[in-house]
Order: sequence, then structure tokens, then C-alpha cells
Amino acid sequence: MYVGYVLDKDTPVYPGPARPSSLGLGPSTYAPPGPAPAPPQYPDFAGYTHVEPAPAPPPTWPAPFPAPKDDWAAAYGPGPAAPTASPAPLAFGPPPDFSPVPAPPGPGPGILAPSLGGPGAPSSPGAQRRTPYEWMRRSVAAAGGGGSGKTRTKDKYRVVYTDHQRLELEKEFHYSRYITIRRKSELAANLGLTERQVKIWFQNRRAKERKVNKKKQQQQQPLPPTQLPLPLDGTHTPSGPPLGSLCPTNAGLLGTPSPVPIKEEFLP
DNA sequence: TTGTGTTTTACGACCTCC
DNA sequence: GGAGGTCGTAAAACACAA
Repeated sequence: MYVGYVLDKDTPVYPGPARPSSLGLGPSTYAPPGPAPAPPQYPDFAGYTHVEPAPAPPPTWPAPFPAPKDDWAAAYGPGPAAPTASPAPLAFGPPPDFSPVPAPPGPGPGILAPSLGGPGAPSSPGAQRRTPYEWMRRSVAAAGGGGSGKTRTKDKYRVVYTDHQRLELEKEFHYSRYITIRRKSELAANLGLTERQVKIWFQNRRAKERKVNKKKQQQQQPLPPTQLPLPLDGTHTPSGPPLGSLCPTNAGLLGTPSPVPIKEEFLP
């Protein structure tokens, strides 16, 4: 682990303005440490521009997803003391461009279980592609077929995160590729996920990013085989962003998040 | 409706760091 | 030893063409 610098720091790995206490959004003008701003790197997440929301009246977002999924606990045991979603100290509001899906008529406000695993409680009814905020509108009800007794090899062993959960995770990822321990706890509490889930989500998200970058790189400049590997004799002097930017892929990825051209399919 | 390809959660193996 | 990193992979969820 390379978490020494991350350990419980309240500041993100990447320099930037202080995160507002409200988790709503990160800094409005985040600039990467690299020399030049990279092109927009999130075509699949163009809907989120990471700008401070206008002082519009926040929609009545359902209360933070409270408890970790019951079926989850049933399948995996109590788990690592998942933070019960008490009323979060952080204002967890959606961004201005986020169209909140109607909260399912559950037993209470913001109960996660119905939206995650509850049968017939889609968070995005009628979800289809080619609709605004495509990825946000994925049906969550699909995760609801089963619900309990999830194992790796039978039944439903994975859930589909709600749009809100994914949005907030994406926002956090957009802010920093590596989440701090404190932020992980906060996020888990506010989203009704376990810290483990948040951690794994970030791992998978980084993997996805690497995969996308790799694909892009291969498409852009198919280098001859002789140039592909870097020399291992230490003579290679990297050019570009300083090595301090942790992950080489991050340097080019942390370009100014805004303005991000909004993909057509994400436009309302 | 069905088959197929892609994406999304989740895990295990292995590694590094403290 | 524990925590979290990458990498590879399994399998559900999903989108879409035939």
C-alpha cells in the first residue's frame, strides 16, 4: 500500500483547493499538477462538470442511504461495522445537472434496500440508452431479482449501485483517483455502502480508467514494437509531468475537469 | 425473443509499505 | 501482520443487433 501519504489526511492526494465541507462537489477549479491541462478525459462522464452548483434550491434528495444492505449482511455476515447512515453531517446534494430519479415508495425516506435489491423498485424506470445521463439511469431493479443469500457462484452475488451512489462515487473519483481513509468513511456512510465497497469501487474505477487509456493510447499511436518498452537500464528520463503525480496515468487524466464538453447523449 | 458483446460489482492472488 | 495497491477473472446486469 502506498497510503502513507493518504493516511487519514483530510487533503486529497492531488493538490487543489480545499474540499468544501459539503460533499456536494469538489473544488470548482481543480488544476492538475502537470504542466499542461489535459484534454477532457471523461467522455463517459461528461455530464458532470465538477463546478460549484449554482445557489439553486437543492432538490429534496432522499435522505442518505442509511444502512448497509440487509441482504448483504445476510450473505456476508455483519461486516466491518458498516457505518449506519445517521443523518450525515455532510450535505450530500446532487449536482445541478443531475436529474434525480424519484425515490421509490419505500418504507421510509432513503431506504437503500428497496432501491438496491428490492424487487420492482427501480430507481430508473424505463431506463434506456440514448437518454440523458445514460449511466445514471441504469435500472437498479435489475439487481432486485434476488436479494438474500448472495454468493459468488449462485444467486445474485452483486448489486447494482443506485444512480446516486454512482454519481457521488464518480464525483469523488473525479476529484481524486485515490480516496483518503476519511473520505472513504464519509462516503460510505453517506451512500449506505461499506468502506470495502467504496474501496473496491475505486479500484475498479481505476482499472477501468487504465483500460480506457490503454485503448486510447493504442489507437492514437501504435508504436513500433521496438519503441514500446521503456529501457530498463535507468537511462530513460521521463518527460512530461513530474513523477510526483503518483500514477502516471493520473497526470494526464487530471486535466481541468471543466469545461467538459457534454456528450450529446448526455444532453437533456 | 434470443444471442452476443460490454459494463459493472466483487473477489483472490500477489505485492509494497508501515 | 494489516491495509490497500494492481492484476486477472467470475458472473450478474445491461444494451443492442439479428
